[in-house]
Amino acid sequence: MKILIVEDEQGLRENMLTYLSEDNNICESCADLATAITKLAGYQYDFVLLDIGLPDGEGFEILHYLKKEMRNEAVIIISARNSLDDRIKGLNIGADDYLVKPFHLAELKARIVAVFRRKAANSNNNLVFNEIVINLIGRTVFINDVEILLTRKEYDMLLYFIANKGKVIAKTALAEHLWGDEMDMHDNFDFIYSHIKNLRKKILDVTTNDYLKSVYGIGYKFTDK
Amino acid sequence: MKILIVEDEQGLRENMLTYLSEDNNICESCADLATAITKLAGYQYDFVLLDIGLPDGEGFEILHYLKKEMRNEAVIIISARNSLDDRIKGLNIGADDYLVKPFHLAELKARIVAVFRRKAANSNNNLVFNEIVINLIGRTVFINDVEILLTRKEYDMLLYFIANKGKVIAKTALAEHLWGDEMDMHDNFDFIYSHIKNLRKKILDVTTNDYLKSVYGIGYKFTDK
DNA sequence: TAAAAACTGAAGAAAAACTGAATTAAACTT
DNA sequence: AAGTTTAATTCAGTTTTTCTTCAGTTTTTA
Repeated sequence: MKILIVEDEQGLRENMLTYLSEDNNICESCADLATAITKLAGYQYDFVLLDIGLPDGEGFEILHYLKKEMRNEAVIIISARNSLDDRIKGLNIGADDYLVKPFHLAELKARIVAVFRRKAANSNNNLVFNEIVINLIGRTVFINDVEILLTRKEYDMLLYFIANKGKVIAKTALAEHLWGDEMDMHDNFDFIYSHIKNLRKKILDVTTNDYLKSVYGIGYKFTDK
Repeated sequence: MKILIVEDEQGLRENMLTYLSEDNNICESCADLATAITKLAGYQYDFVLLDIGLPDGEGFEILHYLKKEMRNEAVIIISARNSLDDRIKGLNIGADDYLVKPFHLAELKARIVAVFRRKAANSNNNLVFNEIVINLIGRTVFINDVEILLTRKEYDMLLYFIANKGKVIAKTALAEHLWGDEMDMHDNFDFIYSHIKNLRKKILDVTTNDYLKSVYGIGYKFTDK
């Protein structure tokens, strides 16, 4: 995991860095708000360990920043203050846990694991439609418990269809989704036809359900009705 | 710490006892299986240093005993150089590390500290995936009871794959994990290909299982399916 | 039933992945 | 510190996989 440690006490900071790095985490650290924001702006971390009392401001600002940017780093607040107010404030702004100094590094580690588990458990990794199960993490597709192997375009297509199940998807919209808007295809949908054909074949190899319907003149509709 | 030394070579046993006692450890020692079991039944230790070849049986029996009783003593196996199988077997049964004779007492001490740290952090010292056993402290990898020697990058890669088994790992993510974010590789994945090739070869030299799958256009997936 | 749209299989083009060997860099030795 | 060994990276050529194009066919609808 990629962890950012924001802590101004040098000794503690270095201890955390060393200790967590031993666990195959990639750790970075800094001692103030400004550097932390710079680092966060430049990179996506998994975890932020955040001291509240920093030389150039309160760690809460980082929580606000992360919230505003809709980032999903997990945050554990580390604070010398055990005041209930701080705790509530931090958790309200979006921290995942709160640790009061002094603490054992082993406990920090345990908290990190716990928070990470919780995060992972709460995010739904499967997209299900009838007998079709798409595992987003494994990037696998199972139909009737049989895995079907899809190319990138086919996979993206299926995902898009299932995310919009029951809706009519215009070929232009599909093209835009798969290739971005830089693709000019003036009247030529041959490549869509081609990928649709291949996707259909792979689906029909393992089910009799004809999910992928054509809508003449417009596009496609993914439905079981 | 309370340490039990199980070793039948008198000289080595006494050396360990003396050396480790200097560090404020409370040490006891014995030379055979039966005495060891008696001692363990009567007292809770922190550490067991375990020779495998004992006059009245194999040290493995102690590992089984500890496992059955759900004890949580940390165990470091001390084995003779030629018994490679013993080492792997030990790690599988639940030893936390192993040490090959002859060794420096300083190294033994270092291993004890390392094992203890990780135990305190409530983490397992071995990562096991099917016939693959990784000992995180010794940084060693065994597949089908054969040790495979990996370079740093290969080891880090394998660890990352196994920690994320079943998930698709994007090449970009892999690069970030191995080199941090300071690495800019705009379109050039040559070094990844290179390391992947070498890692694959080493794995396939000792197993027929093709664990490391390519996911065209994205990256890799480590899986046994 | 004619025109437009959609489909198909196959082939060519392009992209991505792989490989062995050469080069460069890093890590040990003495 | 120089030399040796080992590992990491780069490179150029090859193979594999996917994407796109094309020409001919079928389906749809007006």
